[in-house]
Amino acid sequence: MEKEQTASMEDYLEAVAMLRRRGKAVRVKEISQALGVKMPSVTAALKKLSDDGLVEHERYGRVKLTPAGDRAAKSVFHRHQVLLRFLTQVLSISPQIAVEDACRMEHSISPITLERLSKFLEFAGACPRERPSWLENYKHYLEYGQLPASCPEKSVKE
Amino acid sequence: MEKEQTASMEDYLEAVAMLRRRGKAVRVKEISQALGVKMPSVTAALKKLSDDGLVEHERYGRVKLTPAGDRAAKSVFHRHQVLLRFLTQVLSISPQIAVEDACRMEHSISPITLERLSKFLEFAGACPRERPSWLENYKHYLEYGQLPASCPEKSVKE
DNA sequence: TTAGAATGTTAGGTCTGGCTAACTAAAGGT
DNA sequence: ACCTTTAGTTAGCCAGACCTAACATTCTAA
Repeated sequence: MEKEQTASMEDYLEAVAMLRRRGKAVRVKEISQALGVKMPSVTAALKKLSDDGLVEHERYGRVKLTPAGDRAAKSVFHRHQVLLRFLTQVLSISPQIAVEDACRMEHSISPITLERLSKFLEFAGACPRERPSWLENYKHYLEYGQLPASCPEKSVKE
Repeated sequence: MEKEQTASMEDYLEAVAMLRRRGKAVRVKEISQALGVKMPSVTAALKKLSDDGLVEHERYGRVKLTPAGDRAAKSVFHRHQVLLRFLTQVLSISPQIAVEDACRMEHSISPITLERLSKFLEFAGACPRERPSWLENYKHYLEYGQLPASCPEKSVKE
């Protein structure tokens, strides 16, 4: 079992993975800018992650994720993405706010809740799109504060 | 504007409010048991909250929330409840897990997201309950891994 | 090829939020 | 009334995660 990381360490792992994905050479400076912390904080974090076998980092050199580090980073990223999709696609929250919330909540969501949220998104995507679906009804409700006319008050037998 | 509290301080405030609501005299011991920390940690936290004007606590005495402390505690509690309802009622997560998640996420959810989640619950409660509603369809999907027969694949024109 | 700029590290400090050990106050039973 | 138990406090320690200041290395461009 991979060792549990703190929210902070998860942020560092995620940042390294992100920077890699963008092709940039992963340097201390970049990480520090990405996370809004000073370089010495990054150095300290990398030492810790290195001790835990999650990154490779030689003095003054580039930063690389180990396979374990990569798995850990992917896990954080996945949580981030699921939350982000839920916040934007279902709750209709603006991308800026959604990203901020995802960044904070990605560290406290449990695997079970994550899985359910994911299933919920699948369901929302799979269930009827045609005509005002329940999701569209929700958006109407958000905007006008009341249920849309198309939202059946009484059942429509079958 | 009330001063922003840390997750930890919010937990103390919430615990005090909870104990009060249950009629129990709010003592250091109780708080410590409720939060799973040792008594000296509680004493320290109460000193800080007292400095911030959120609780009243005289040496060896009972603990009381000030009006500001009460507002802060209510805010945390409200976040907790909205999350809890969403997790249990919409995502169908078991109460135990849902409580744990709510306890962690209540500290990182933004006011906007909270508000949307709340609206979502209102909507889910208001929109058609008769016949398999979209929420019931979701539960079916959770259980059987596929959309229920009653989930229209094609639109039903009006 | 070498000096200066840019980048990175080390040392040491702060703040938060836990802990244990040792002390003090309050409560309660006989 | 007093002596023990229980509750609460104080003091002091530790770890995480940040910071600044000072020092070291690497890169780059004249």
